[in-house]
Amino acid sequence: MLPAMKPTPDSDGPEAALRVSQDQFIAVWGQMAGAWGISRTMAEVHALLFITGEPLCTDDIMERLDISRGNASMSLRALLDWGIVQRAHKRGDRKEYFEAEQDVWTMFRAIVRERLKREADPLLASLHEIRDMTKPGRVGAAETPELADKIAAHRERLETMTEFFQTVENLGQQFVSPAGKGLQIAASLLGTLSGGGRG
Amino acid sequence: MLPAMKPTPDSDGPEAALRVSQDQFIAVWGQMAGAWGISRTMAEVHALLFITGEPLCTDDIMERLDISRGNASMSLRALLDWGIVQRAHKRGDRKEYFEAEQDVWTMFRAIVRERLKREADPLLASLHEIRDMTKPGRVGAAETPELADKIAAHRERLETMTEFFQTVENLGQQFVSPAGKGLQIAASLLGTLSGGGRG
DNA sequence: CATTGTTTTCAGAAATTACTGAAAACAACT
DNA sequence: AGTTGTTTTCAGTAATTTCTGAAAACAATG
Repeated sequence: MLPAMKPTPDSDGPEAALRVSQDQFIAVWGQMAGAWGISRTMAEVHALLFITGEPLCTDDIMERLDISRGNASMSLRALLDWGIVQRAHKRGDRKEYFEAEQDVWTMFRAIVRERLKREADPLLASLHEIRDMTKPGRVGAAETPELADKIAAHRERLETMTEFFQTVENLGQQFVSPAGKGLQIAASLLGTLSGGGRG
Repeated sequence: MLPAMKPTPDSDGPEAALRVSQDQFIAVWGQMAGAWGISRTMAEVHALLFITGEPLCTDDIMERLDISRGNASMSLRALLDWGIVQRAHKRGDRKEYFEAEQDVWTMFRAIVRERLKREADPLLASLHEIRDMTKPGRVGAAETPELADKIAAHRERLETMTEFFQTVENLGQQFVSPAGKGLQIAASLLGTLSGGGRG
C-alpha cells in the first residue's frame, strides 16, 4: 500500500475535495448494488455518470473505475436496458458518450418499472398457477377430513400471499405510471398519515 | 435422469397434489431470494415453513430440502434474526421446532423493518456525511467560477438524492410502525388514487 | 459428572457470479 | 473495398458466495 493516507477532503484544494466526494458517492452506491439487484460495477458506473452529471465515454469510465473495456461495455448496455442511462454524442467525435438520468424520481420510476417486470410479474404468474393447482375440483376428493382441511388451509395461504403481491403490483403500477404520479403518492402518504411537514 | 416425468398434480391422489403444490411454491419463493437480499436456501426454508403451516424440526427441513445440517442451522438462525420465523417446542420432545409467521402483512413488515435497518439507514448516514463534505465553508474558495458551479451542482445532486431516500425511509417507517398501519397505507393509496375497487 | 441427543460453528469444497482481454463485428470515412 | 477508430462478444479466469460435514459446544437426563 502506497503512503496515500485516508483521503483528506480538502488537503489539496476544492477540486480534490470534489473528486473525493464523488468517489465516496460511487463507493456507497456500489454497496447498494445488491438492493437494486444489479452488480456492483454496474451500480458504480451508474453512480459515476449520475454524480458527474456530464456525458462520459467508455474510456473515461474504464479509467476512472479501473475496469476492463468488456466490463464497461456490458455494464453500460445493462444500464441502457434499465433505462436509467442514455446515449449521447458529441459533434465531430466518433465515440459514444453516456449520461445518466438526472431526475431522481424519474430514475426510480424506471427502476421500479423494471423490477416489477422482472420480478413481480413472473412471481404473480407462478403464484396464480400454483394456487389453481389445488383448486377444488382439480384434485380428487380427500380421503380424510384432516387432509381436506390441510388442503383448504394450504389454498388459503396461497390465496393470501397472491393477494398481497397483487396489491404490491398495483401500488407499483401506480408509482410507475405516467406523469409523475409517483411523487404524488409519496407526498400524499406522508401528508395524510404523518400529519404534515416533511421529516 | 430417472423416468420421473413432469410432476403430475393429481396422478396419485390429493396428498401428492398437495406435495407438488408445496414444492412449486418453495421453488418460486427460492427464485425470489435475490429480491429479499437473502440466499436461495434461506428463502426455501422459509417457504417450507410458511406453506406447511406447522412447526418443523431441523431434520424435517434437511430431509425435505435435501440440505446439510449446517446449512439448515444457519438458515434458521438467519430467519430468526429477520424475525419471520419463531422457535416452538413440543412437550416431551427435546428437539427444537420452528414455525413461520403466518400473517403475510406482519411478515412483510418484518422484512421491510430489517431492510431499512440494514440498507436504508446506513445509506442515509453515508449520504449525509458525503453531502456535508462539500458544504460551503468546508472547502476553500474555488479558483474559477466554473469550478464553483460544478461544486454547487454536485452538492445539489447529493441533496436531491438524500431527500429522496429520506422520503423512502419515512414511508418505510410508516409501513413498519406499530399496529398494522402498513395495511392502511396500501389500502388508502389504492383507494385514493385508483378510484375504488381492487385490481 | 457421564451419557445421550441436539445445535452451532467454521475450515475447506463446491457452486455461482462477475470480470478480463483479445478477437470479431461494426461503422464512418476515403 | 480498405483503413481506422470504436463497440460488442465470449471463452477462460478470478472473485465471491454458499454449502458441507465433522468437530466442538451445549443441555437435558439418569
